[in-house]
Amino acid sequence: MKYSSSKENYIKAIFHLQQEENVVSTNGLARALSTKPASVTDMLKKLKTQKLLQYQPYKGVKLSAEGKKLALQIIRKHRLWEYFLVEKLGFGWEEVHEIAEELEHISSKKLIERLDIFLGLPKTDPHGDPIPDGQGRMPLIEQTSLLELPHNIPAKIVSVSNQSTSMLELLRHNKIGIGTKLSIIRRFEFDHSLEISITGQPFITISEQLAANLYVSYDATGKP
Amino acid sequence: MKYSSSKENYIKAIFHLQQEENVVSTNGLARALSTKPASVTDMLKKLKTQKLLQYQPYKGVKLSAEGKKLALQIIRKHRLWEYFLVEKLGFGWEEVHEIAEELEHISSKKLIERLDIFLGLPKTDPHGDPIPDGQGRMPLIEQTSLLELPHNIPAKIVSVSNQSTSMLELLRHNKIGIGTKLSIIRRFEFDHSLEISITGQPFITISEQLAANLYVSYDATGKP
DNA sequence: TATTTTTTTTAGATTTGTCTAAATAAATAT
DNA sequence: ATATTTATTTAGACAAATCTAAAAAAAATA
Ligand SMILES: [Mn+2]
Ligand SMILES: [Mn+2]
Ligand SMILES: [Mn+2]
Ligand SMILES: [Mn+2]
Repeated sequence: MKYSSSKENYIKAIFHLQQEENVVSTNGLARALSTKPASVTDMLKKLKTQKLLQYQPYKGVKLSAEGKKLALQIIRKHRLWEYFLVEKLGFGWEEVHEIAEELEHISSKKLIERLDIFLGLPKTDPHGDPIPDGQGRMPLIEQTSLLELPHNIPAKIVSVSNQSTSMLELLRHNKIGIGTKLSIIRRFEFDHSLEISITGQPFITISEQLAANLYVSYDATGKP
Repeated sequence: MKYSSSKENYIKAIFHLQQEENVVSTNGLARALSTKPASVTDMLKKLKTQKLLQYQPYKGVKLSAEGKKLALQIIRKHRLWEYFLVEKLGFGWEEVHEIAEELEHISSKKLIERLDIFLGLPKTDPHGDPIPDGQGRMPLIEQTSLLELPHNIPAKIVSVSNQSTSMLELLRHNKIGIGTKLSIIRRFEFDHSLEISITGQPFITISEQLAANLYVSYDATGKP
């Protein structure tokens, strides 16, 4: 079955919102898609007849098994294209989301399988997010919030949960990216900001808000 | 300015049809786009208000300077993606047109410039067609006699030197014309006849005399 | 030239995806 | 429990791109 870009965007947005709250609201979806609640209701009815989701008026929406499968295919395409753009074409990791938003709707199945091989079967995209395999299986990546990282323990950034342009701009300014190695020097009581040390650079201080969106992996016994 | 995929397909089709006959007919366009003449008339009116073409009812259509520029941008994208698919992802040259038909509508200008550089600024696509540069200039492709075409190199008939009735009759019988895409499978020593493969048709054998009158273009840029 | 055929346009519908404004249901507060 | 606020759906409209059937113009033929 082939679906319009618009429908695919809905399915993907529902999938992501479902990670937070088990059932997705009309307003939440409208916000995520920058559209109006009335439009969402219209579309949900169409997607329901196509059996991509379960929907009862006023009761919210949940993806069906088929809907989840479709969502994972789109996410796979999105993340593989992002990887291509950064690793092969030299884009910055903050520029690629918008372009991948279009590329993810290219329909050829064979294209994406060959792209995957060409890229060397990457496990994560440039933002550290896992790339589902051809069967829609997501590799598990253990990660903890930077807020929970103990002091003076070397750690490595593995993902960034907020991928807004403004956030990515701030990260770039602070020279923080996926794979950046750092440790926490101290925490300030007043505003909970963190002084951190990035390998080979002077100490900087980042806000609690920023730290909350950074996820790291580390070795509890001392090595990242 | 950004245009829908549908509009871009119209502009591209008009551009190609214009190569043959200076003014393009509603029916011809409908045939090329696998749509109905009534739909073409509707669209031509819209494209006219956008100043992409000159159109007077019953008088056919011609691209404006702006329309031509747009067409060349789309053709550039189409051919660069085809090159990518064949050279980087290992697709066969007969599989890529359909996929490029979608990829050509991805809007990022920066993407296509970086792709061009990544591919090594290729001059022709896998079918031997020239790739317009960023300013919409088409590189001149040297044309050679079919006799001089190396084996297994995709090429396109660009001219026919003998235009006698008998010659054209033979060409029609063999379904060969301007624009026909082919490659040489083998050359027979005995009479120097050529076995050739025409896209989408069974192999045929043609005489040396016929081949001597067919001129082709192909990508001569150093590839094996 | 008159007639017939072909080409093109117009009229009126349809589908998809969106919107605003109004109605209704659900949740919250008094 | 009633009133108010918030969330959601419905009603009706619109733009884009398409279609079929009918009308009109242009071209070809007799
Ligand atoms: Mn998208
Ligand atoms: Mn990403
Ligand atoms: Mn296309
Ligand atoms: Mn081509």
